[in-house]
Amino acid sequence: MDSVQVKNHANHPKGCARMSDLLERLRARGWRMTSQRRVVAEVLAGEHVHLTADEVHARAVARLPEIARATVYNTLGELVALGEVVELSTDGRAKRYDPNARVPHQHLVCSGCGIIRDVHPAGDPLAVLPSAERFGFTVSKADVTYRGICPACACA
Amino acid sequence: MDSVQVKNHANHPKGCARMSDLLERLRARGWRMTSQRRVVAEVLAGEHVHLTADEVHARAVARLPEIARATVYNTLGELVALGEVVELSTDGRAKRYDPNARVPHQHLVCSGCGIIRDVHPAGDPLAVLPSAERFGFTVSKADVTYRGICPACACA
DNA sequence: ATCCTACGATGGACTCAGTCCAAGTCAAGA
DNA sequence: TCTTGACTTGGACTGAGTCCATCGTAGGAT
Repeated sequence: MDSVQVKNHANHPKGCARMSDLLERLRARGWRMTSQRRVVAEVLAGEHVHLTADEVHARAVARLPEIARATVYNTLGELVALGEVVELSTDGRAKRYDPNARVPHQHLVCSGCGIIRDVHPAGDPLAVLPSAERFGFTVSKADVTYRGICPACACA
Repeated sequence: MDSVQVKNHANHPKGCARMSDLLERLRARGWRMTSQRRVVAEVLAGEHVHLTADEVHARAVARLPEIARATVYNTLGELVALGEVVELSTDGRAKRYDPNARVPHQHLVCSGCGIIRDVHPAGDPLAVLPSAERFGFTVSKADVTYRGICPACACA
């Protein structure tokens, strides 16, 4: 049923539909639906960019002025635990939150400006790790960060 | 009081040789050789584990009690800039420093205890990113973090 | 519709990792 | 040996995130 997709750069006319899907899933999992949680979820689902917790807080404050920073952190943590959002730390600074958790993908980061793009490598990155290189670990996933220079930074 | 260090596992009987190679290379690049820098380089080269800056500082203090934390940070930063050491942030907490920078490799991290192993996947991880997925970036490298459970944590 | 109460929100203090800076020190070239 | 600027020091500072006592409220029970 996923007719909804996703190649979108900026605009996703189905944003609202996916949003209520998200709230739906959260409610189904026993989430108490508060205005704070709704706002955080909306902020994340509303823009397909990779925001830091403070950026999420700033956007949330614009809609719900009294929301606390701690609440944003709590809610982001819960969304990550539920698998609805992926946490990235591509630069050793603030973590970023990726709302596109349902489609497996990797990230391409510009070493100049830090912009992050979602990318889809060919094949399963796990497959190229020989079992001799697994040291008895049960390996469950591979996070890949491609690094380079984006077109805008290349000109400058 | 620190006669013997670390019994690191087997691998590098050439520890000393490689150490002086390192100091050699650094001197050749115009490094002023201070006792602090020597100690930091020795700490890193002495154990093939992935230490945090504070762990490096603790080990450095054991040999040179008055060394400052800022000096350790400065020196680690310079070693990274010179390409002698690789900086990792696998967990969004403290960065770790990998002295094994001359051999390209990736990392396997235990989600239980956080232990990190160097691993060598087959092939070049860059090769699997189609140019259609590069968005005009000049992509220069791929950092892969494999995640799983180590044998010790699997038992527990 | 109202009550209850456990779950969630608040905000301020706190921790942890890392950076900055003015002043002092010292490696190494002349 | 002298000089000098690169390096070190320690303490203050910042940024990101966590903790916690207290207050508020969503949503089931009545």
